Amino acid sequence: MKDSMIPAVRMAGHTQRGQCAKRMSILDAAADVFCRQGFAAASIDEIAAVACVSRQTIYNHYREKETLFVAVVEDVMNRANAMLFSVLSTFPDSADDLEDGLTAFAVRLNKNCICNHDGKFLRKLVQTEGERYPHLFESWRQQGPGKLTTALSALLARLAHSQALAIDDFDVAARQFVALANADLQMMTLFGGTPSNEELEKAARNAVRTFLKAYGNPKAEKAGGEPQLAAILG
Amino acid sequence: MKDSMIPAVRMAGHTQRGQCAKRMSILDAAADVFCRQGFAAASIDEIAAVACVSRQTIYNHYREKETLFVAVVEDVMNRANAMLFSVLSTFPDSADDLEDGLTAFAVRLNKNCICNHDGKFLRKLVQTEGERYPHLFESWRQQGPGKLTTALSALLARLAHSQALAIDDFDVAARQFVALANADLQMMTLFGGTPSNEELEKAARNAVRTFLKAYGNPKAEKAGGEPQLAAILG
DNA sequence: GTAAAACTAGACGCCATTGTCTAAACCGTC
DNA sequence: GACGGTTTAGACAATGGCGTCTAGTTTTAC
Repeated sequence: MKDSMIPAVRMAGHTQRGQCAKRMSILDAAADVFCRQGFAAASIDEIAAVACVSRQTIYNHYREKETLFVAVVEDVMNRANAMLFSVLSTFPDSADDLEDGLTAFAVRLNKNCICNHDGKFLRKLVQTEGERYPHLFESWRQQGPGKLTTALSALLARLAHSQALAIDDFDVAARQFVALANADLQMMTLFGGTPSNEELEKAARNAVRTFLKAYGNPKAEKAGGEPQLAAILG
Repeated sequence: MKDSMIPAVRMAGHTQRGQCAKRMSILDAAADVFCRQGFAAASIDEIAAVACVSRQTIYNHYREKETLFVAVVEDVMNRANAMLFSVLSTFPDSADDLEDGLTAFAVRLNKNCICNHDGKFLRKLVQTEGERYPHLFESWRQQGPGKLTTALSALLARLAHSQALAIDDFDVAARQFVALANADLQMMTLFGGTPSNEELEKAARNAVRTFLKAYGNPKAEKAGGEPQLAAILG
């Protein structure tokens, strides 16, 4: 009886959300409660209430609290990694409009990967529960933050190869780009705030201006970015 | 009887550690356990065991778990703020040896304020318990991270005034300096690691090089920093 | 040395939570 | 409409932590 409840949706190892409405509802509610309360203080009853589901249903889908927690983290990690991949694919690939292209990219990076709900959730969890579940977040570190810097490093190398940038160490430049993009926002996000669109825009512009002052190829930007752009458009 | 136990050490409102060995031991143990487990999962019994103190003694000094928690946070905050003030006072005040001076400052900032135990503890707590105790961490934000950027902004302005730097927005530059100084280390500290001295040194050097490429006054560094320095010393 | 203050160990009631169990209700399909 | 699978509400024991209390011991001050 009890066993027959589980495999109705065949989840062959890999955690895929969606297939069942109840499962999705539980995952969302659990993410919400775990995020606000942390693992220890979160109660199954509250999760059930938020999910509009009985407690028994949760135990039907997830053997115990820890199983649910792991499923939630993996779900959020998958979403966050997919989003990061998507944002990385919008990195500007030409030297034209470099400042605007990088600025728009920085906005997307902050808005959809770092300052968004999933990003804050994962950073919060890795700090609070990282010691208890080292293997759980290790995969996120490799495929999230780790992949971000290596991918960004390669993308910057491409720009440098086309003479748009003058970079000696691509890994360092990649980390600095991310750090600069967050410079104006990290305190706000640390304290729970969410930046507005104007704040995102201004932070990205400040970051990219400094980044280009440090790494912009002097040969390529003799006349400055904006006049060039105006000349091309006009 | 119970009341008579408390005022043996007259603590007139302000929380000052030290005066009693037991108090100190309790505060240290509680900081350790709260830091590892978080507020909810931390148990008074474990704190008592770590402090080598009976549970009742804790309740004699601190009315309840939350009182103890607040005392711990205030204690750590005071230490961290004092350390930050001390580090800020070592900011280089002359344009000589600017790269080395800024690098050494960045090393101290990371080592003693950001990557150290208290810094990680406070960032961790503000994320996990910030929503529950908004007023508690607000004072830290103002006197810690807030003061860091405003003070750094003023210090950079002083350098700019002496023609050593060319900065348009001092606040932005201050935040960017901190962000760059952390760029190579933030992932490690997020995942619980502690950087070695070599890593601290390298991270600071990378940060300051980029910062000076962006903000170094071209007039003052025509020949580059090191040759100038060598000429002066030689 | 004595008395007050501080500390210890342990027991206790209370409460919240976890995870199980059961009987009843629901829902889609044949 | 019958039936298998799923959900629900609630009861239940077990656990563990908080905060209190008491009785006895150690430390400190005079």
